[in-house]
Amino acid sequence: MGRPPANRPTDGELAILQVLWERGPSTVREVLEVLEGARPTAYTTVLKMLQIMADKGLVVRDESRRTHVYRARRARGETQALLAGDLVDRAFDGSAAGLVMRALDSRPVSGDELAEIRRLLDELETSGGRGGEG
Amino acid sequence: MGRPPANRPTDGELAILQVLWERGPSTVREVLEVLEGARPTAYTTVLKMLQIMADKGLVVRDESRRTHVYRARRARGETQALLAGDLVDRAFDGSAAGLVMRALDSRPVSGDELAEIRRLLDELETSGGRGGEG
DNA sequence: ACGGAACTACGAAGAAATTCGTTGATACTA
DNA sequence: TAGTATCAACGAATTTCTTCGTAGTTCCGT
Repeated sequence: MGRPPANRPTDGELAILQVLWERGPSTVREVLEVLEGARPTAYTTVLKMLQIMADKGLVVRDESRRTHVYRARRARGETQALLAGDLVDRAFDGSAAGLVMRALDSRPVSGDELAEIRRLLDELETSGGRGGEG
Repeated sequence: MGRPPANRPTDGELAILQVLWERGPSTVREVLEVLEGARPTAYTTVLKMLQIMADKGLVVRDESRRTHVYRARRARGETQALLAGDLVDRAFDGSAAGLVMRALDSRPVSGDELAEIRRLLDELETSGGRGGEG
């Protein structure tokens, strides 16, 4: 009767994944040290979260040495695409363009980045335009 | 010791907000009828959620008549911008362009929509380019 | 070998989210 | 007016998420 588990990482899990993507495979202590920069945290809190994340399959644990090493199972880009698509479904009625426009509206974007987005748009249009442009 | 409350609507809350944005101010039963289309739900579940959402300020309740009427307090676009910005911060290191590119990558976008995005990019570049394009 | 440091495992505790039954009040209908 | 339907309020039950203390094990230095 409780909450249905969302199939996307929670805020806390995402914060840990960010560390793993940034640093590469890391120990509990290494993750802890990064997280401490933002907020005081107990060692066992990070440990517990990583254990749960391993159960969920969000991270892979290497137990070959006493001090276990965790790594993100999915690449950063893959998870980002999952989160973006999830948000598109939940809040934008399935319209990726809607999310794009809100994102551009809600944060400043540098000229370089705008140019990069244009390049991606060009690619999408030349490489077979997957949408119904008729 | 539990979870720090995220300041964004939960999945369930967002589903209800979608109904309110779509239909305009609605009663519990009207929201229920829409939600039933997706999944069997008890009347009191929707009632309880709307009460909690009213406490949180996500919706406003009109009690002038016996059958209360709820409306979303924030416009759809405002909430969408909040969610997009939130995701940018949590998963894209603050880069809105990063989210934009993943969104474009993760869902098909029609040619019309691509054109619309281009127009928005044009606007952003002409109207002062808020980013550091130096 | 002994003592401390570091590590994992386990479980508890509390907050938030979700679901729904029950209750009591109000409105409608025959 | 009596009975039924509809509604809001309340609280209970359950799950997930988060946090951390305690216990037990392993490693290292002396």
